[in-house]
Amino acid sequence: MAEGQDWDLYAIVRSCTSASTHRNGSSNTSENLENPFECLASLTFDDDDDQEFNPFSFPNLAVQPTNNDGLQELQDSYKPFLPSYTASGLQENLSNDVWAWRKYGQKPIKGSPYPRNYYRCSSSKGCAARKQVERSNTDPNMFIVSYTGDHTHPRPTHRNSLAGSTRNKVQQAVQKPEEKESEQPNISADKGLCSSPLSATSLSPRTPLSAPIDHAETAGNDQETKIENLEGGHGLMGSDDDCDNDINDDCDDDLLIPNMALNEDFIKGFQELVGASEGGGGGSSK
DNA sequence: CGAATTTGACCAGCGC
DNA sequence: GCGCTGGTCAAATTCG
Repeated sequence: MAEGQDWDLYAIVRSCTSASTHRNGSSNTSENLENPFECLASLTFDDDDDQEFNPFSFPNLAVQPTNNDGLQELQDSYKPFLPSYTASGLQENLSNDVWAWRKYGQKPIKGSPYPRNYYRCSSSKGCAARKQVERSNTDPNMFIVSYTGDHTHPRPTHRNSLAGSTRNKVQQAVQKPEEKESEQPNISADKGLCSSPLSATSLSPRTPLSAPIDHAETAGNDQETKIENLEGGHGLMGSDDDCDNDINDDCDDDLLIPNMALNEDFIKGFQELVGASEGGGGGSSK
């Protein structure tokens, strides 16, 4: 059901959180968001409506969970990867993908209920950089992102316009919620909304957040895998081919400013969307 | 019209 | 050798 939508929303959330977290490392704008979710502060969704899917009812890791033991457990396990828990400055790693990723395939993976999405860098033709994004089957809120290959072009100074050019799924979702919502992790927050490259994928490939959890460096050299924790978006990121090398340099340059733009208009739109989904008889239909 | 996404088909690697 | 699975291709579709 709300799988796809869920995905999109998460991406958006992450986007926000990453933006905030990022700021920790770099002191840019003045309106810092101490709380990763502050960017959603204007939202008035009830966290309590747990039963039903509420795109904005994601657990706020910054707040102590109240009753869900299972969730508590999960959060505990996440702690080590959360900025506030990382003593070694992992937060500096909050990277973002300034690269523009273009989806070129999606495959259901055996053993996982979630499909794996394949992206390639579209920032430059001939770029061998690739990215695989898949949802963790053990924890739907976690995304495993694998990078393969190197970029054969300079790293964009800011999110590539293309990066955000992925189609605005929100609109689609609103217009035809009955369509593809299930597995397309497309992020709606993209372009119009966040203008951040998060998009498509789900997790969107351009997603900045990713917790270097198990550091699953899958393939030695040019391939690395990261896990993104949507739940708090504390994605500690960093997973650009470059980032990994100059975590403290380039990554810090990647400001998620665009994310800030989504606040009002975007959120309004979202509220409508959510309202439609909930009010519209569980709109999330399908 | 250009660019991105979707999705079925094709191909290669691997295990039996 | 065969079947399974994962990765990529490419035509069709969609959207700005």
